[in-house]
Amino acid sequence: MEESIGSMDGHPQMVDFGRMDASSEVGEAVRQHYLFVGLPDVDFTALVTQMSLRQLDRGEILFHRGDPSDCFYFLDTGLVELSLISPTGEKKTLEVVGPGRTFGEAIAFMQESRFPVTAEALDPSRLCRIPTQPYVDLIRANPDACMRLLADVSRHLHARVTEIEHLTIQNARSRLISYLLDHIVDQTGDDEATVRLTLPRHVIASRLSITPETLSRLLRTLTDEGLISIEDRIVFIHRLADLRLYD
Amino acid sequence: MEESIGSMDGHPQMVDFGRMDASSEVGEAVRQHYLFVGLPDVDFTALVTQMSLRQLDRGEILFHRGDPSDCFYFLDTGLVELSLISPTGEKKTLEVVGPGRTFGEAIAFMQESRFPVTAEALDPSRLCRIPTQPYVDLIRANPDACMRLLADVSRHLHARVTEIEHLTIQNARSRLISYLLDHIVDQTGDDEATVRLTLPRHVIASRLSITPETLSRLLRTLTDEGLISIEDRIVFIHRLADLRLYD
DNA sequence: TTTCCGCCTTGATCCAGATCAAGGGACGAT
DNA sequence: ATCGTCCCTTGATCTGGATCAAGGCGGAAA
Repeated sequence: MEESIGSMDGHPQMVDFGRMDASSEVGEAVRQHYLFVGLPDVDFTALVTQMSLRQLDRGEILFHRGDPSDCFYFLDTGLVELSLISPTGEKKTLEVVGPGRTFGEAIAFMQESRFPVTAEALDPSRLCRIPTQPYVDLIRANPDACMRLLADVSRHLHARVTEIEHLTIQNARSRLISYLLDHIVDQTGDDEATVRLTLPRHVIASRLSITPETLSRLLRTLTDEGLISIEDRIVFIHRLADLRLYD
Repeated sequence: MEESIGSMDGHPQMVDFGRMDASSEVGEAVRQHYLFVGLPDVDFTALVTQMSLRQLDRGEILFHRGDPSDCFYFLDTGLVELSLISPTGEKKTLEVVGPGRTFGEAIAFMQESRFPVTAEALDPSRLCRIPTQPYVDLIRANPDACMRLLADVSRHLHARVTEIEHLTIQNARSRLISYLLDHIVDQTGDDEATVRLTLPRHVIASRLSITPETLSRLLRTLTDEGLISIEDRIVFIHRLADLRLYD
């Protein structure tokens, strides 16, 4: 929960590199995103003039839960954590967003909307800030884009329902197993697979709503049972079928 | 988890009263709903011909989690519970829907969509079944309606995020207090209020992700502390400010 | 009336996961 | 090298809420 040392002035360490350019590298990347891919060139070009670039250091907060939201973000490079933070400081990670994804768009369409989560950079990150209103004005005239946005928000909703299911009718062990199965990078052979733990352990723990200690113990248990083995950040699943029995 | 005795034939006890009428009582009620109020008369009238009425007995299941979803529902009278049910039979109530509300619309806009929850009638209920595709075709041509729908789904999403917050960074006592505060019907005086527990205790418990035993004990604790008193289904809050301290 | 059953309460016990406490190892700064 | 300082693991203990078990009560059926 620390602040990076240095610039503590007012609205803090965020560097705003000002206006964007549709032909810039980031502009191209945003253009590919499914929330924009359906827009006519003229509209997109006009929209880009409203966007701005932001650079975040590791540990910097982009916005807090409850802040008024008049924009959403496209993450170009880096890693951003979306979390809930209690008055007493405990944190629950809802999601970790990687490059090429947007966040904050799903709740921008309510009157008087506020961010329901806090966004913090886990790594140095480059983002593109997209003001909601101009975007809304465009999609209002673009039924296809509107439908895609609708599907996008529905997908978010569905993910949250699944999360609630995991929290209420699964236990910590099952949640970890689901997490591992969801992050398989390599299905080597019938009953084996590889998972890369790209996030720090404590972030994974928060994502699973457990403590780092419990995560550590659960991984150890699975290892002792011969279901997996671990080398640094790589998990080898040895008995995929057995593991799935608990999902 | 019982089935009502009687008609166990195929797709079960649901009675389909066939096509609807825009000038019927139910038709008028649907018309008022914010998902339809913006539609031109012609469109709505055309849409109504695609709707159908359903009657559910208490305990009947309207759809299960995982069923393909090509429609959503408007509840005219009765009470419908939306829940998650684990393989081992435990149930987590997500929401209880009352008359005048729709459900199932929020996830209908994904390709190959399935209901993420199970819907069961807690009371005898009359519903209107609205096929998704015709509705989507209409709102595609109606930006205002589309925006309202977007706001609706966003609201659902926001509610689920709040639910996750309650599950992860609040404890059972706080969740109960939040529930009570959310259901105040009468703010009598400065520091007093009344809550009507319209749902059976075990449904409230499931809504709060606790067991009925725990709910009972928590209510007793709050009573012993002089914060509330209970008469049957009415809860009198005596020290509203104190109660809020735990929210 | 009695009997039954669904719904709730209360008590006793249990357990998954949190909390508290104590290292260990990797890595960067001096 | 020698510090810190993260980040992770392991052990010991605690606890919120679940589970198991036993009534109580009110309403509907007989």
